[in-house]
Amino acid sequence: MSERGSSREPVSSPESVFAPVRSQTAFEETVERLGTAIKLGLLAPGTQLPAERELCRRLGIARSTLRQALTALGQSGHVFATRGRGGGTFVSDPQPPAAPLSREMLARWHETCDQRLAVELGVAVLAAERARAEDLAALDLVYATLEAALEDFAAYRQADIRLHVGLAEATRSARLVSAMTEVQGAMTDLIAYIAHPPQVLASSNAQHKRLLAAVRKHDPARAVSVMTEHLQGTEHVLAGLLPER
Amino acid sequence: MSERGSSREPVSSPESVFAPVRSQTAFEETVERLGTAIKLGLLAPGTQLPAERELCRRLGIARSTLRQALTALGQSGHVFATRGRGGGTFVSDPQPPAAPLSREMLARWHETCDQRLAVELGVAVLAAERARAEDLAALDLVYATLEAALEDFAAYRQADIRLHVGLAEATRSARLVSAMTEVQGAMTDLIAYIAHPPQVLASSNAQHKRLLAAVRKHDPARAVSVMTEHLQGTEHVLAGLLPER
DNA sequence: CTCGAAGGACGGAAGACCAAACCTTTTCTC
DNA sequence: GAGAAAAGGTTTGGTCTTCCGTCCTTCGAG
Repeated sequence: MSERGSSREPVSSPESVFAPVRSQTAFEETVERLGTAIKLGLLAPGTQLPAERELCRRLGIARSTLRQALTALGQSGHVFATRGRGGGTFVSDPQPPAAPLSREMLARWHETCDQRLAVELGVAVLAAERARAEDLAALDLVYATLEAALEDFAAYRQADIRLHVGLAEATRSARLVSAMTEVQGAMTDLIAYIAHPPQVLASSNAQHKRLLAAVRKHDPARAVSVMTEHLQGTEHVLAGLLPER
Repeated sequence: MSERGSSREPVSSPESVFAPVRSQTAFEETVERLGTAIKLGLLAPGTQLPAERELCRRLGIARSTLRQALTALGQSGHVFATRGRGGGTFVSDPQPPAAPLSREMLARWHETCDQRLAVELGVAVLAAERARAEDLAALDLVYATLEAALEDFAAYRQADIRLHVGLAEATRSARLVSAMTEVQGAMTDLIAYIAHPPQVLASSNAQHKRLLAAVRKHDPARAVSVMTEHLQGTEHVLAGLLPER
């Protein structure tokens, strides 16, 4: 332990190595996954989930564990179930109001934004490199939805999520898609209660337009710069309304 | 389920929502955390780990669980323990040779690179925005180590990791630091067996120099472009040597 | 030579998860 | 209208992981 390089003191204090390790249970993870997908509109109200016996197979968990998760989502009003043939589990319509922010979320909102920055920038670069015509066509449709929803924040936000997740899917990287949904879920929790006047949405959407143009031209550098600007918008709004650090 | 927006078919097919959910156990997670830290050199050979009774407290797990993990790391030769007063658990020196790549890792190497791209770009931007003088001083030291290690790939790679993790620490985002260590661990597994002649390392290090310059000038855009170029280097090397998709 | 700090070992309790049944409700089909 | 089929609802028992507490063993410092 003596003959190695010059800087003996490592840059990284190994504090983060010994940080608490807490593994979510399968139950928690399932509630999180399905709940986030519902909150983000990936599973629209009225959608029928796969039958329990098939869903637990797909999720790789036992049916009893899945039922715990579905029961929890049912009690919070996100899904409901009907029995008998032709029955099933469905996403509730309307959805229950969002739960208030935990103070833990509030304390860590800055880190959430940092994480989002990383995911969104990576997605912007790779989508600009890899997007195909069919991806762009789908994204154009979502953009049109956004244009039409400038007056309705809830609808706008939902289409906004679809656009960003759609960009992630254009990268064809499953990990980036799941990272994007995760981080969008966290952002939604932060954004939910913040008023967004139509002009703010309009300027946000102008950035979407430029972003799609950059992706269409396969110009990663431009996509990054537009995306950076786009993210700073929401970050400044949050910085004004949430407690500092 | 009928009155909503125009594009009925969601961009995101909810396939990823129903993908398998596999939660690691506390034991597995601990082996992974400590093992990665050791392989990355964050815990240098000869380093003494905290005492078991304190470490399990810090990790938030039971001592018996921690001992399972330490036993596993001991059997693989990464750590060893001595008993009695003044004893403890130490990182082995020398470290055992790296285990061969699992075919699962090989199959997913492309996604690993995508994930790295996102983390590194996010870190580059935020480090350029937030790095302070003390961060830059520490990074300069690591850069000097790199310069001196152009002939020794193992030493170079270790300092390389220190540089990238150091950049992540300059962002002061704990999540980005852990994301960086995780992704560097995965990259190390991929890179381990690939020969890197000194001239490759020299050109890689020239990019490090430009990267640090961009960070020092607080120029996020420049940091992104240099980092992109830097990452493409390794990616091209891997693309030439690993099976496609 | 004794004390204390470290790793090492054991055993029970609690909980998460799984697997495989079986029950109840509803609807479709013949 | 009878029955089959498909869905959610229920029960049971078992396995594995984790936790907690207790005790043992070693060995350096004083």
